[in-house]
Amino acid sequence: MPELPEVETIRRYLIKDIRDKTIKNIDIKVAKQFTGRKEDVIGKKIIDIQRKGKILTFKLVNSLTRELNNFLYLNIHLKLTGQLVFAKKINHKYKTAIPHANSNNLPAKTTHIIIYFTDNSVLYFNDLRKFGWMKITNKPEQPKGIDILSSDFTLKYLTDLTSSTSKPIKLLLLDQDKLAGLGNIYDNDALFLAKINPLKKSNSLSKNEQKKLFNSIKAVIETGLKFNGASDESYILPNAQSGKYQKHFQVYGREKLPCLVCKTPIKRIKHGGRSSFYCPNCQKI
DNA sequence: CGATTCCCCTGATAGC
DNA sequence: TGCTATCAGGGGAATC
Repeated sequence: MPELPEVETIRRYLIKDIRDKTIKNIDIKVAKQFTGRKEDVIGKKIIDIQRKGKILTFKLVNSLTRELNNFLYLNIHLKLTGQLVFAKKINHKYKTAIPHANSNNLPAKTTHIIIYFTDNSVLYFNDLRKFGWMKITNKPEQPKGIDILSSDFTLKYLTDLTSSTSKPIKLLLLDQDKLAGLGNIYDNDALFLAKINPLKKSNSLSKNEQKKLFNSIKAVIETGLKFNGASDESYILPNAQSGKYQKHFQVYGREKLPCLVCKTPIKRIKHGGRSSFYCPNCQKI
């Protein structure tokens, strides 16, 4: 599932592929996943790709008149199974089979939106479960929370945040309007590294735990980036290659497997409608 | 305000 | 074999 490291990896690759390209046409096969009038962005040039939390934003400007004060934004959320895959031309053959496409070619059954550029290159938006979306806006669509890679994410910000509520720390960290970027994978792994139980009340963390949590959140995000994200189910890079962080999961997806530190079997519980993975020995309340 | 539940969707898996 | 029920999961909406 694309979280901050996955979306940022996509951004870093895609910027090299499509910066300064002009949109020739958009083929929308699943209407509910596209909000806005595609006519508004046809003929517009992509001058930058931004990201906050898990939302990617293409910054667009009219390529002919260069109205530099009049930008449009194409925002993208990949949710659980979204993919953005670039091709220099149609019928491009990728080196490996694309998850859920069952082929080395695109478009696939799961290709729901296709963006064509004027140089005949293509961007495919695939999404098995159809939860993802694209949306045209006049200003970037962004979560309210501080982005983890931002310099505004400080130890003080985290301590103020955790002190503000008694809800379980695991759920607080998933709230994109508080802290932007963590999903289930990196949330679970960060709490493991900090040796904090996911059910622990946020405002009961000690000073030391707050500091460990701050460092652990930054560490898991950096590690995720280093391995180009986790190709656990659907996620792939814009060149259709896999990320590698799934080989370095601490607790996520490791139910009943031995804890990497003490060998105690990892436990899986459900709360807030999500699975939490933790070591009952290393992460006591 | 917070907490809970439902919903969107589809492939995988379990049970009959 | 093949049908049906259940589940995962980000985030928005509705409800209490």
